[in-house]
Amino acid sequence: MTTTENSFKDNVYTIVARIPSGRVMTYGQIAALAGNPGAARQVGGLAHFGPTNLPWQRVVNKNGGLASGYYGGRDGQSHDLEAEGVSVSQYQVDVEKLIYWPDE
DNA sequence: CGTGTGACGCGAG
DNA sequence: CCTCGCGCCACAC
Repeated sequence: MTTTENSFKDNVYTIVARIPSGRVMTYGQIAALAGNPGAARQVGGLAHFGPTNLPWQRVVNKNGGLASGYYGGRDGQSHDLEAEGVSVSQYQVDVEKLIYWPDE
């Protein structure tokens, strides 16, 4: 479908853009959904050079912690998340509750 | 194909 | 809090 199977990065951008508000995903999950479990590193790398119009603020690390190079820093990211209804504590979110899976 | 890069993940100190 | 090292993978040059 439209699948327009693009490169791994294109999949990542698509997945990130599909993350619903009030939810978060880990780099590892995005990488796995993109078709490469373990390429979490690349996910971050693409993010920095990718479109800033995507909800990267919903992208967190496995620990539920915010990323580092986000626009405005972790402060802006945490603020953005809270603005969506996500409770952020010490730059961390309730990964167990806010984590999002496309098949859930 | 080699090398560098990176918003990861984990461990160790 | 920090650095350091290893592994992992995709991408740009």
